[in-house]
Amino acid sequence: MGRVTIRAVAEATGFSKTTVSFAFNDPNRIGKQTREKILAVAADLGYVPNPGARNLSLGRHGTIGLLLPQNIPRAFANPYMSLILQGIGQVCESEGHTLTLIPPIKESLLLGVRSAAVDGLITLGLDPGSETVEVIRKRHLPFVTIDGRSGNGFPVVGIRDRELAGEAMRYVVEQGHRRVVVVSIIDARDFSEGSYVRNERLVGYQHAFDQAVSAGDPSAELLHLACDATLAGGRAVVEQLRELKPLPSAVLVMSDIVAIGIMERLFEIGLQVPGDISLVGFDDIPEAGIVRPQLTTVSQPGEDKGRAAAEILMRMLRGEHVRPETVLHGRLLLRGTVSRPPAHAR
Amino acid sequence: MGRVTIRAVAEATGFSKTTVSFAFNDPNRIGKQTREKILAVAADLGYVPNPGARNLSLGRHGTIGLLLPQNIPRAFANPYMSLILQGIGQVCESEGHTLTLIPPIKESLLLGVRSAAVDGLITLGLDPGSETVEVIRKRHLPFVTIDGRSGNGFPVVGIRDRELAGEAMRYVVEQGHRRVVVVSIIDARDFSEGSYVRNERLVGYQHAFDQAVSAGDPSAELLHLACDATLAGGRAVVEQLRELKPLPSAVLVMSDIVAIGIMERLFEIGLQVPGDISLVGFDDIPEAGIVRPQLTTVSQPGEDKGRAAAEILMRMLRGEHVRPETVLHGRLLLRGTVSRPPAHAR
DNA sequence: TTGTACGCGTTATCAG
DNA sequence: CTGATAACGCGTACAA
Repeated sequence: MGRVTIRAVAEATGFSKTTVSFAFNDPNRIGKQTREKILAVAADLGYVPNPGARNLSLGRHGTIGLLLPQNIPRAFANPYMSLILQGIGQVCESEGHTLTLIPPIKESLLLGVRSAAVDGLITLGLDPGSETVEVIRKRHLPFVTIDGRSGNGFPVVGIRDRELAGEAMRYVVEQGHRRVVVVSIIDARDFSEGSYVRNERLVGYQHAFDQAVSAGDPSAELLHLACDATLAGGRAVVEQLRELKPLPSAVLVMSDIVAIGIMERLFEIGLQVPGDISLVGFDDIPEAGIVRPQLTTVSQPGEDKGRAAAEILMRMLRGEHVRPETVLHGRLLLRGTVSRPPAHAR
Repeated sequence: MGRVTIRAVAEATGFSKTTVSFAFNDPNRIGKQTREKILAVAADLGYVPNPGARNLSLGRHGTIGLLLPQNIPRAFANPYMSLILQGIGQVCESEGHTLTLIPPIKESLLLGVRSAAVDGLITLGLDPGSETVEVIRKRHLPFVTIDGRSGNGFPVVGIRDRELAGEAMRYVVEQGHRRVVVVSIIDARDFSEGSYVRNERLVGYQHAFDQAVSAGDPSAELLHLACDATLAGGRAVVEQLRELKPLPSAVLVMSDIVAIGIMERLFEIGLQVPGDISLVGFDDIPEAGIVRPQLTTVSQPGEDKGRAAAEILMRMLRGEHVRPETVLHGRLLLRGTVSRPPAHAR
């Protein structure tokens, strides 16, 4: 037995498709007798409207898309993504929408954007000039960018990455650290577009370091490493860290999950945090509060970001006007992974 | 300027809609000249096929649905859900599918299932007899259940919850614990269907306790508490725990994230783990390995569960035969949160 | 090699 | 006031 279509119900009742549709969607437009008969027969046959056809007809899908810069396993290996998801989910809940995760297909965002049946998109760090944005435009899809550069006329949601990175760096230098490593996160290969936030933070770190360290201090050095935004990535980067001679006394990381991986691995090889190496993360994921010592980090509101983006998107779907830029509040959260450098490093 | 439809391209080129469609989807069926002209004009107009219409016509959506028993924020407050998601995501990646998260709408799963434009569903702990399953059937949607009871003819993926819970309990009793608390997790209000796994584990705990404790031991007692499957839920349940006199010496928890919340809070009120209270979790999320002491837990393969479910679903979509039941491997993972009971509790 | 017609559900518009 | 016709968007079996 195949699917029961509206046509089958129409034939079984003797009414037209229109009338059957009205029985469900605009009950007052038909007679009571008619409606009841149709509903009874429909229930009897087990009629469920084909959602695809329904969506096509209505011109809406009841779902919004989250365009991921990486595949799902990699993206969600970072708990910070889960926070953003939770924020978006709050709005989905209240608006009765589902959420479609759109990973790159064959390493390309384009296919997903072309073929996703969604009412709008939330993107992560999408560059205004990319071809992907071009397609989104052609499809007349409203979209919001989280952590991306503004300037394409579509709204962005973010924090002051540059300033916050600078704040973290100033704090570390003030504690006496002069040999500092920044660990940034590797963007997906196909996603050169995703580097805006990383660049902002790098500039912030570098600038603050240059400002805070006395000019010409020969011992001062700012180094740069990168790894995947995962626990394993953090653990792996320690192998590069320990190669550095002399060992840096402070490490600033662009992602908490990486910082935690680093801390784990440092413990394993017998180094203390913050005794031997001070550590500053970025994000303030829940995990940063459950490790010991608790992670000093740049706290940014992941859930709020997601919620703000989703709310803006919903407003766009209703045709309301939205602010082009939403800057949320972040702050340096002092906890237990930064101390003065060890004696030999001063 | 409105959307560019296939019709617009047909009119602009002078060919029919069919021919335009062939230019994209079956290039060899039309002349080279024709194709090139059509492609040029289409590119010029900025034609992007309407995905909704395309999906309707093809009878497939290129997305699978994950039916969540709770709203997105609550579901993903537990990192274990993220593991399942990552497993599913691996398959989405390789099959070029997107993933639609379907939370309950107005506390009801039914609406989501009726209106989701998906090729198939993965459900979490859905009861075979529920009305939701009825609708899934009517829609002829293939689906797979993770952590649910088998018996509706649709495949299930799970572990031996009962046996594993029993194993954890036996271990704890063997360590000398006689006053034990089980902390289970509260199902979503509207999702009475979700309790299968919880019941299985409860039976396993209880049975093993009864077997392992000498009959008639008056000091032996197994108590039962419940909370949300979140860090906050774990922290909150400690307030109930500390009311118990005498204090239990061991707590078995159905979720790692809850166990970690409990451990956090116990530390705050000055109790040691495992010195004062031994703790066993369930799941083996990454966080269980980063807390100190590391959490003793029942390890179950969340990623594998997600991947297995998604692979089975893909096979169903291809019309291939699938095994009705997939039982994955779990094991008791001994780490640092269980010791012998403190002297006063022996 | 190209075009006609159909299927899905909704709704503007028209007929009774 | 009640109910029906036709169009929307796309892909494709079938006809020409």
